[in-house]
Amino acid sequence: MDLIQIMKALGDETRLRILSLLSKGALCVCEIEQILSINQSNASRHLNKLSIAGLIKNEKRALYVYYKMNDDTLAEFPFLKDFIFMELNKIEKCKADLIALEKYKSSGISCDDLKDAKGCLSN
Amino acid sequence: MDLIQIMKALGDETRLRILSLLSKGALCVCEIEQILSINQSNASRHLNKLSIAGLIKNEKRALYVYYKMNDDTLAEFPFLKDFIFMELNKIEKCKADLIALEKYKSSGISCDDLKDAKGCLSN
DNA sequence: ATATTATATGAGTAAAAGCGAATATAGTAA
DNA sequence: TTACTATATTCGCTTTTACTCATATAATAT
Repeated sequence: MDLIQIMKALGDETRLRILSLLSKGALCVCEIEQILSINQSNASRHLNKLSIAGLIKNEKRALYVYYKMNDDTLAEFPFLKDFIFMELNKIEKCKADLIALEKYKSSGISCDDLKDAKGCLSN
Repeated sequence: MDLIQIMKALGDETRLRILSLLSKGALCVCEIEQILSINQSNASRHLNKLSIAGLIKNEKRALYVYYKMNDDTLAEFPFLKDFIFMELNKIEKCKADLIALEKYKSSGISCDDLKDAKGCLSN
């Protein structure tokens, strides 16, 4: 993996917010959209950049694509583990996102009914 | 220090090359220019971005401004130490730069005569 | 088969970042 | 003082990046 590309991928606030969420476990695109309040196309593009850099992987299940951290890359560059798991969640914006993530998880809402529950997570 | 700004500052190849040099010790602007073969205005701008992010500090001595790592920030974010001192110098471009740095150091040339020795370091 | 849905991608636009040349600034040296 | 030098900054330009809207794709469901 190209470290320069990795660092470029990490040089964007939205992508850092996505990684912060994924540090807590796999999520599908529609979940990331809702939790971060970004639009679908945007989410998809940022996820693609993170994938190209090798930071995340994805797996398609039915209609949904689940993204998660790429452990191989984390193993190759130990500082990334430290950064993503120890530092990222100290950033204020990421803290707020993680609260929204918890709210989503504890709500029992699944991907399938997310479209009907729009807005319930923002704030 | 704002971690998002730090990561943005790290998302640029030229700035990574500069940090790679500074990981070996303080250098003044004219030395960085010569070793990396970038122009003066460019060097100054990138150094400014790294400074604003808190990654480096500078000290003026006579006409020269010497830049060096900011140890406070490295202490605040330990992953940065690992990244800068362990990973950066594995990047091919940085390896080449570090060879040019060694060549410069062992040449005995100082800042004062750099302008007369232009080009001697490139390649 | 058709309809629906989640995701990816294309096209156009806007914003940001990087660069080179020229100029400004601040310090040194004579 | 004046001349010189290293660095910072401004300007105009180019390239890159991020964003939105619309469309395409692929899978599911009926």
